[in-house]
Amino acid sequence: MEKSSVNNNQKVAKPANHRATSYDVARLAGVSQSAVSRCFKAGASVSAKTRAKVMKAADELGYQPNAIARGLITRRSNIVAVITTEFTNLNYPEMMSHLNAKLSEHGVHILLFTVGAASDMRAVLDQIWQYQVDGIIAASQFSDDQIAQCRKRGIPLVFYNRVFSDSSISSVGCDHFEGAKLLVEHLLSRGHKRFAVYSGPNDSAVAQERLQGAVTQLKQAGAHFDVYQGDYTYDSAAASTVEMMSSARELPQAVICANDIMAIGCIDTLRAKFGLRIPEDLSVVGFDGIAASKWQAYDLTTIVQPLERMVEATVSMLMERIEDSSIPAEKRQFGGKLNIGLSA
Amino acid sequence: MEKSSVNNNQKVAKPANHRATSYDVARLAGVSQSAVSRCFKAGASVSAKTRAKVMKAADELGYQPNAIARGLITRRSNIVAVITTEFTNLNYPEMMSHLNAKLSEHGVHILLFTVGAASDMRAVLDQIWQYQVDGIIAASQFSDDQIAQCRKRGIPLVFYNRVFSDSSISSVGCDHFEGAKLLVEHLLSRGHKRFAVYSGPNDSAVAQERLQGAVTQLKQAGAHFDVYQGDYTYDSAAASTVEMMSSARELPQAVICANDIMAIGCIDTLRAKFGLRIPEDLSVVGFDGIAASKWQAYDLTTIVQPLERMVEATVSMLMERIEDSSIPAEKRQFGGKLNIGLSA
DNA sequence: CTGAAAGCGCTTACAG
DNA sequence: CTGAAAGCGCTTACAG
Repeated sequence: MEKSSVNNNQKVAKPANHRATSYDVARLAGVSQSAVSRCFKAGASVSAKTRAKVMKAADELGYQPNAIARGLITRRSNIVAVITTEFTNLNYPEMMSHLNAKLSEHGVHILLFTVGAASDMRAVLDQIWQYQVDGIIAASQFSDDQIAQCRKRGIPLVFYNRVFSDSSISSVGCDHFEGAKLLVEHLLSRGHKRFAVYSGPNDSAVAQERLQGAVTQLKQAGAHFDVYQGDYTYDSAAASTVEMMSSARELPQAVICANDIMAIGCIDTLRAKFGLRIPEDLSVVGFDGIAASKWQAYDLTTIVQPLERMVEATVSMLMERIEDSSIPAEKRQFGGKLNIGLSA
Repeated sequence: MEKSSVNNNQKVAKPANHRATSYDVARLAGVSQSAVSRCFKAGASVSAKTRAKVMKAADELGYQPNAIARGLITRRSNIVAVITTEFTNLNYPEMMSHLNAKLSEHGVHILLFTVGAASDMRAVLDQIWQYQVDGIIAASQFSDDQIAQCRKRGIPLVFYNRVFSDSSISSVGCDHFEGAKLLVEHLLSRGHKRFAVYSGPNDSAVAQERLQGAVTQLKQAGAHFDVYQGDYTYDSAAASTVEMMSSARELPQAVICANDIMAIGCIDTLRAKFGLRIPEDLSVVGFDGIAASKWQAYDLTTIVQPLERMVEATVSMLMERIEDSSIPAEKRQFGGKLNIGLSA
């Protein structure tokens, strides 16, 4: 207050370091604060003369509208929560990059959350409510109660590569069931008759779909197969391989893995521990199409998920529901592309 | 206004779906709005009785304080911008998970930006200013001008694994120079005398440090070596390997790669295209300690970056500077751990 | 410990 | 096209 005596025809001297506000710009440009606001709103009616004055002043002060204040009044934060798990192995940086690019087209930003244990989800959701996000993209599991909370709060939610039977839930995914069938068909066409199937974790619906797709097709063909429990990791596949090699009376001709990482673990173990050649002695196939699947050491036959298409669909589905919350749920499933490598 | 006649002892009937505000809670609990606010502020003085009433009401209404409104008045968004590039290959999901965990301890959230081309940076920074982030963690390159802008706006900035000679810039990194020297020392101790060095991209200061570390140590030992230009990618290493094998009069005994991905590309190519054995015919070493470096097919001798320590340091350095902007810049460099695998 | 009031930096009818 | 004014949902002196 004492400082105001220095320049008594202004409210109070702003500290030098203060971020410029629309009032500062208005004063410098000699217009009202509302005029400044309009200049930063697309499609608002402002005369060219006013706009020029305002833009000049804004530039001078390094003014940028405060998105936080804007969000408070428009009730649109232009922020979307993205929830992933630590164990997402599907070309994570690439996916994030696409996600960022697609959301940017809508002027939307990503508030990122990584959940480990299921117990974290509660805390994460609390944070999400507090930040008034416009929507949620979840690449993690939700409980029914958590989904209900989103609905009650009117926050659109789209799942990425998660499977829910409930038809009122929106999700984008790859057709894991069909993908697995495609792989099996391919192996059958190569004359394979005895199979091993390395499953993913039991609590992953995606892993179960892949398993069912493979099993269904194998049974239909009357092929012989054994299932080995895994959990998507390299080590689990290595362990299953040791178990398989020591217990099987007759070697399988092909191993169908729940994902690429497991296929890699299987191949490495077959080669290093048992001196087998891939694909001469045994075929191995994966699922996902991660970068390493193309490395010459593996050159996996696998199902490549159409990452960019899936991300694009996720974003457009979410944005539609942010614009109009009455749009009913939708499930979109993309067929994966069978990539025939040298591993089978 | 017409609607107020319906229930004239309240302001206006809130729409059913409206998110509860502190006023709603206050009304239901029969206290003032300030009292509600205090109940959600740690360390504020509220009687147990008032707190109980408020919490009960808040629970009933599903009330959570609006972090956006809070940020507006406290000038603390509790949001930090994290800028990465599409090509970060260093255990990205793991790093993000640690980052998220460490920042959560401070009640801080991540606004994620992925930059591709340098041209994107301008747009990204504009967005960052608008969102009033409390600080920036950058795993991407900044121009001098961009760094100056952060400083002018008083936004703390910490670089992650980027090298700047300017001592007024805070950064956390791995000691790439020493790491590369360690690798060379190890190879020399195994009796190697002729080397190939696969460099990373020229515009990466980190890659240059690794290169200089290796070259310095090789020169000091009087060893013979050739440098092949690469760009951190698998394909660039594969190409360099073909070039090396067709041009070198005498095969090198060891290949020093700028990162693990290149070491893998090199090994795959030596094996697949030239039928060589690793390490019997040739040693190959990498840098980073990515997950794939431990796969049996490679079992790389490499420098493992202490991811968690580095993330922890980044977060604590940033938080310190958010609390007190007068703290001078700091550079922290962690020694990498030499992991001796079977590739050398 | 508690409540009334001002204000954070915007947007948006409203009247001119 | 333009400006004065109200209000988004909070926090925080201030007075009691």
